[in-house]
Amino acid sequence: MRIQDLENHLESAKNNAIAATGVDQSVAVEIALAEPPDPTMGDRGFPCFALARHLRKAPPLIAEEVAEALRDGLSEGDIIAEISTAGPYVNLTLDRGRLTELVIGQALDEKAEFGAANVDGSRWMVEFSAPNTNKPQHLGHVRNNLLGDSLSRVLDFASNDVQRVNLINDRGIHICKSMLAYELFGDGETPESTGEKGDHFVGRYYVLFNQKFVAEYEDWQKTSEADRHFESWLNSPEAKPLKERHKDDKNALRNAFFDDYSDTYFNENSDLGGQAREMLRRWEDGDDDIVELWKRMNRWVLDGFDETYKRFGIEFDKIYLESETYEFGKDVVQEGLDSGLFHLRDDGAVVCDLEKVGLEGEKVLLRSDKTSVYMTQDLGTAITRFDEYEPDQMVYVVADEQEYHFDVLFRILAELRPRFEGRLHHLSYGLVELPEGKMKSREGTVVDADDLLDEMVNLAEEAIEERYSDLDDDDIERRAEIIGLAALKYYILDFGPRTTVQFDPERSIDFQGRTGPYCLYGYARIASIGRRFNGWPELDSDQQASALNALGSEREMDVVRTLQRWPETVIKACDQLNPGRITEHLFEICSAFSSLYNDADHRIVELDGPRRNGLLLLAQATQYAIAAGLDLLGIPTLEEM
RNA sequence: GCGCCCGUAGCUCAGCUGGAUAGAGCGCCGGACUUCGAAUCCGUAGGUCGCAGGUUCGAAUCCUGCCGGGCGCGCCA
Repeated sequence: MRIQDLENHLESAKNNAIAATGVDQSVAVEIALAEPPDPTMGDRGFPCFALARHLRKAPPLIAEEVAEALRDGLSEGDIIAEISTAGPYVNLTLDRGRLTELVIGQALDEKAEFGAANVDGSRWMVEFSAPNTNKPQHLGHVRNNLLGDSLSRVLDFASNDVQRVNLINDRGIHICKSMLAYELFGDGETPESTGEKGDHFVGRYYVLFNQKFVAEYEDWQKTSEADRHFESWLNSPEAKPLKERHKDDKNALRNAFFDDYSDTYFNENSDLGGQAREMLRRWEDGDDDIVELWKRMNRWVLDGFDETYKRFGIEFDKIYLESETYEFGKDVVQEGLDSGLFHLRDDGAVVCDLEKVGLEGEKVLLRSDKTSVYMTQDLGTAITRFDEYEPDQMVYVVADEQEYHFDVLFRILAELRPRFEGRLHHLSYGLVELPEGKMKSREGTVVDADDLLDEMVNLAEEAIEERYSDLDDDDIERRAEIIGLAALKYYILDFGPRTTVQFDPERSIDFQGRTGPYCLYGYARIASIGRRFNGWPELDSDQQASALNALGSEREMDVVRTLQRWPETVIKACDQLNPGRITEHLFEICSAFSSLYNDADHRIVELDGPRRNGLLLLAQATQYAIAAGLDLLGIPTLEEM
């Protein structure tokens, strides 16, 4: 019997007992078996309120009746040892020895695979990360990367076939900005010559472009040409709302106008903007020099990304480059045009009337000059991916500001390819904010991914040196890297995806309490127990049974029950696409064992015989579960902290 | 204006297919290291679950309205 079989057994025992009172099975299955508030009340329980309507009796009376039917249904030696009622609730208590044998036996059997589902899985594709190649990755990407990576691990653990894909945005006007700045001001320097990491090197030029552009824009605002634009806007109806708000304060209006006009200036008046757009045109025409420069700079960035991904322990099965996929969608748009789902607008743009997909308004799918937009590309890549891989489920890990985009995308895809319906998911997550508010590149408050990890590792290093003074530098460095990474990953993943993360580097990142290092510590301390007793006991099945049957204290059962729930948690994390379920349960496992470990009555050194062996096996099983949980978060284990 | 999300302890967050006394970490206060690793453990205090209605035997959870915050509604991505 496995844990899942036990849960099924309890479920059908409940359903049969309820059915025995004459109520329909469909009512019975609606009543969930939950855990009573206090474990002394039982292992599982359920309320009988819902039966009152059918039986026209008071719930406590029904509970008695159901409990009786439950008792009658038990076979000789059933793992359900006791059935009790508490008012309208029926509670089941399991035989401690048999439960322990079952749960711990399974953990020892499955080792670091403990909790993995072994059903025939489906095919999943998870797209995450999706960085631009004009600047290094920041805290926002970190959350995306960690969510995508952990989710992929969880899905894989639940025996699905998972393809992790990245879609790198390596083309477009923003890429040309850093290219142009490099061409104008780079003076031939390279990441090698300056000793910078490639993505940071290129990012510096992206920032430089924006600085130069802002300076140019500010100069231009002083010209008479700018005045003319401002005056003509001021006299247009568009200015009316702002005029009212600013009470005709001309300075305020001027600032408001030029704040808003920035994009138009870039496209219509700016010298730098013109050069960047010219560069994009030449890139699209395949101009040798531009393509060469683009390749060089992209290589620098991608090499930098590789380093970052590697340090974070993140890998992809397939990397799509937008430069190769951005025109994919054009045929799809033509197909939709032919089928009448889309239509040609007067100005030459191809649009989809969103009322056809249950929304309002319309969406441009191909510009009037027949170039593609974001939506065009996403239509194309989605269909390409299904044709190539035919995933049963496709998840896009993308920030919540794009919810509408994906809503539209999925609806259009469902029209174009009805078989996709219900298979597309947007794992939408909230932004990461600093205590002082949003990260703003203009104000230099963007938290860089590499810097952040460095900082975490440094803090870990200090913590290690404080505690273990006689370690050599290599050891400190090795441990600090893992501990720092664990702190960061656990911290970020412990938020539910939709929550806006408050990231306080000063206070929030802690190595104590519910944290990655706490879980690592739990693992390492068990490893230490293993060393103390020269390895885990090697017992035949009779000896193992008697060792496990020697357990049964409340503290021991706390650990057993926490492990019992672990496989279900994995399924839940899967269903909800939420690694936070894993961080939560992992902490519960570590915490339950830590309590036992610190308890005077559970000191293994002071015990002997089957009870000592039982505790050692419990420790060993717990260690497997912790290892499994940490791995699902992408955190490697340490035998010593 | 319309749409989506959020509002739970001093702080940061879980819980939201309705079910038993609303949880955790941090912080506060008080305890436990000659004894398996104290990055640990034990205990105390701390909540009108934004507000007001409604549905229900039962609401933090579902519905409606309001208040407060975030995001979206581009031939940007």
